[in-house]
Amino acid sequence: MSFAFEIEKTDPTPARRGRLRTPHGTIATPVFMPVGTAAAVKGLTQEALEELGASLILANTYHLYLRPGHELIRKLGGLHHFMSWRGAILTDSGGYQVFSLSGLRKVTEDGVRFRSHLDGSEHLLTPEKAAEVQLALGSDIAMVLDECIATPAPRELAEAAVKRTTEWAGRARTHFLEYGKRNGELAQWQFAIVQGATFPDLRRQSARQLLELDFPGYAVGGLAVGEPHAVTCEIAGEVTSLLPQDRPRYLMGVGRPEQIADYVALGIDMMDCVLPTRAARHACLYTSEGRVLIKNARYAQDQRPIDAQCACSVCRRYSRAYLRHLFAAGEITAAILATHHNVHFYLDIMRQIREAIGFGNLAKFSSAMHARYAEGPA
RNA sequence: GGACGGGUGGGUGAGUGGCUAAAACCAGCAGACUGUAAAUCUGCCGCUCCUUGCGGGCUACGGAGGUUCGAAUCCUCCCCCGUCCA
Repeated sequence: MSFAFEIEKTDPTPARRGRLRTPHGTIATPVFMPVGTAAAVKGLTQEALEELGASLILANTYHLYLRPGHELIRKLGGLHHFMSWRGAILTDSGGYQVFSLSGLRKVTEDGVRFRSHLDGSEHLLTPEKAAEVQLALGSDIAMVLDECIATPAPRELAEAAVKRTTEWAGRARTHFLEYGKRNGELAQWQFAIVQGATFPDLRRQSARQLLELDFPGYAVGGLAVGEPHAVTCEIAGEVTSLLPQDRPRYLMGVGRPEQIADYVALGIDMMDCVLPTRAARHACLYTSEGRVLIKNARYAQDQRPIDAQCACSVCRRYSRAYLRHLFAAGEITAAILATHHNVHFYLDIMRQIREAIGFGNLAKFSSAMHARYAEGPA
């Protein structure tokens, strides 16, 4: 078995430090996954990701199915080979696009009918299809197709999304296992996704139903989509308390730098978020002192590095003044350097969190981050 | 010397009698961004006053006069700039 999840150390909080073994390397958890939707982490080459120490990245079923097409990627040796990424890959199912492309899709019992955001063509993404696409891509971890809804949501809508997500998870699980076994040993893991909006009882119901299907890992979806951070924590904690200790838990799509330790303290092992990469492209840099909006005039003559505490190659070499200039000039290098720094910052937060687990320092780390980010930039 | 064309807010540049403090874009200033339709989007961008309101006052479309209830827009003269002819 090339997959395994082992817990190395626990904490006074529900936090755990562990290892996730995959055919593409062993991942130290808790782990942050940079988002590379279309088989590219915007602004970073695979060499840069290696330098940064990324062990697991996220790619997207919906986007790669539309372009360049999963069959093409299969033909070219799978996603790892196609994009020349030696580390592990988790593929999202397209469930988030049910939410983000709400104007371009229709959810039915069968699946989701999308109108392509690229050319307007129509596509039906079913739980089975999403599983097949991910098997073709050959990611290490595949996600089931789920129905992600915006919060706050009316209860009836949340109930329907839970029901649908459970049904789809069952279909996806069966199809994934049968389809996978046909090609010899299954070289991928598949995770289920708990839904239920901000209703604790629906979340519990969703978790229980999915646990019966016996997935190797479980995700908490549909959070950080509009509700306050305290609610996100409350719901995520509610769900993790029901999940098996020995399986990885993945909180999807989070979070801000100062929130990450909070999620870890709830027992979360995996997270992904576009924030470090997107904010970087938009000139928002994360530092140990808080956010730096590098386009601000105040940095025009600032010769200091982005973050004096940061060991990344950008902070060792370039000044705030130069970064600001690159953004003002619209140079593509601005996005590249900023992304490099932000991703380093996120991965470094996770390194510090892994260190803190077991020493009882997690809460201290978390409150320090909240304090710095409340105060604003240096 | 002559003939045309043109001078608009930091820039480019719409506007050819009232709905114009004056389009749009750029620059500038500030903000947002959480399983990426995002190198995107939003707000402000003449000065000033206050009871901050789809509020008041002032200044403004090269300059000076004029026509008109009303002018960036029409008329006269002047000053600049461009092209062409001598």
